[in-house]
Amino acid sequence: MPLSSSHLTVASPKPAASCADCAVKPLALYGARGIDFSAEISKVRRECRRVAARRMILRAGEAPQDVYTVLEGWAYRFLLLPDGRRQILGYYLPGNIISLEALHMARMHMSVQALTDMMLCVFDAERFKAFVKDHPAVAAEAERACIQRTILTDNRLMDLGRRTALEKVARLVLDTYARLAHRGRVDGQTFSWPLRHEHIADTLGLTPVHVSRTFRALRQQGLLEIHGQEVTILDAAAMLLTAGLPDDYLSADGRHRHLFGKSIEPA
Amino acid sequence: MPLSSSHLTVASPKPAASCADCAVKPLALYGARGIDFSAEISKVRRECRRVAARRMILRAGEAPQDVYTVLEGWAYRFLLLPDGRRQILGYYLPGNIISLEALHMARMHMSVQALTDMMLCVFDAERFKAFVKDHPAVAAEAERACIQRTILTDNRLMDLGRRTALEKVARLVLDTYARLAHRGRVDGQTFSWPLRHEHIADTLGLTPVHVSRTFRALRQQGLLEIHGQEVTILDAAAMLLTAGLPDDYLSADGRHRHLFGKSIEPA
DNA sequence: ATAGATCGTTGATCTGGATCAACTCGACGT
DNA sequence: ACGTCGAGTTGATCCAGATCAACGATCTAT
Repeated sequence: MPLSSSHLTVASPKPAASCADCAVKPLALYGARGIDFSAEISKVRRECRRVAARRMILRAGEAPQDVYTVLEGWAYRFLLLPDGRRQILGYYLPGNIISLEALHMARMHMSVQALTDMMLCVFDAERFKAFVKDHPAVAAEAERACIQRTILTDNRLMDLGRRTALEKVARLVLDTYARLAHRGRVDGQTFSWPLRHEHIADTLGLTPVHVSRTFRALRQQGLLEIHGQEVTILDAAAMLLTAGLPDDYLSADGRHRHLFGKSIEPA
Repeated sequence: MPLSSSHLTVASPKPAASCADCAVKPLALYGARGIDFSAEISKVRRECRRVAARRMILRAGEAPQDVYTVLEGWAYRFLLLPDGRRQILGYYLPGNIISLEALHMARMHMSVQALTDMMLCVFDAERFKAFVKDHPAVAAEAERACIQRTILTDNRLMDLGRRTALEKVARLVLDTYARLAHRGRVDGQTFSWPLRHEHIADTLGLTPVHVSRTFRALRQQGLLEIHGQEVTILDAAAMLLTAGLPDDYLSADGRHRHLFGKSIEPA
């Protein structure tokens, strides 16, 4: 079976006719947690844009013109040093908002690039800002999204500063699994994995060579399996142990409960 | 001269009678960027609390009861692993707000500890949340604060993932200098430095031993000088070069311009 | 003053992960 | 069918920073 026909990989989604039917609405700022401003946001929406893998979406230093919601595909945000060193800061999955910082910052401090082919819902930054300003519930969701991202980044700091290569890689795999599972995008223990070793290395402060060796260790111990662009977790318990994560991390809301607190309701 | 009498170290500030006279008001959420809700926030304020160095201010997993504004002294936020590994995520200086996440999260994902003796302005978390909810301009400031912290954390990720020990230490010194200078708390090139090597190590993913060696290198090359709890930058140009920072980083708003974009006005 | 603690320093040695280099395997285009 | 190019793998070697250990300096408590 060719990879492109797998339901785990990026297909060619038909954009919803209106935001009310949007597949990622429950994950977005304007449709999460019981609120629903899909009618209003429909008017702010500019277009539905297809972006090819490897295309730059935002460049550090530029003033962002647009705000995006990811409908399909993966992107990543990163910083670059003059000598070419790169640090990947995080990944955007369907439902995530790109360029939240446009709400307050005149210029981007980081760059964003498409990892896979993507489908983006595009909003005009100015009109999106006005929309958020007029809807305090949405503004609150934006701040919540910012704080949640902070929590993810704080955990990544712990990864980079104080964890071994094996722990880091195991955590990245499990964290990705949990994020995809939350979106209904895993098939049993198997899920899409479009990251090349270079991305993983630049995310975790390693080299591609060492990422290769680390995956070999996980494979040889029977913890996981990689075929093409898909990963299968063979021994979840051992993976969790290796990653130093709690037993319930992969359960329905285990990751959310673990990272963001016991309650997923507003504090 | 005993250290405790230096104007760079923590003295015994007299709390302002009202928030309108508060020394850090221009840095706080309710008094920044032209807005001034000092009259309203006065009613939310609970007390002015003295906290001794090393005291825990917030513990990971707990539900925060208070929100704080730092009036005086340093604190730091960190994550702990069961085996004792620690990652310091960042530092709070006068004017910074502690426990922003209380606005949206039921429980803290990190711990906060006083580094020096401190003076904190204490607000009841519930009443502070209500205050923010009633004042959209303050809510916008809160989100701005969250995004700015994200930018700092993103840069720290680059430090941990892709920079050498020498670069990391030089950057931490210069960044601290710039933050203190912004608060008028530097004396020429000299400023207060209450961090022990263990803190620096846990911030930058190093060991105390290697921090010691790295400072020796900076000292031997004549870039800086350390006496007791104070650091003096002797060769700012060489420090900036070592840190890979732009020439204007230490000028009035250079750091702010560099990190947060060309304009410090709302985007 | 004295005895512990706590921290920083320095040297010796070790190691996790980097670097360098060769090779394999597909995917693609022609 | 064939060459090419990008990506992963593997082995050999190297090195930045960790670890281990000894020693001093400062501070505190008694």
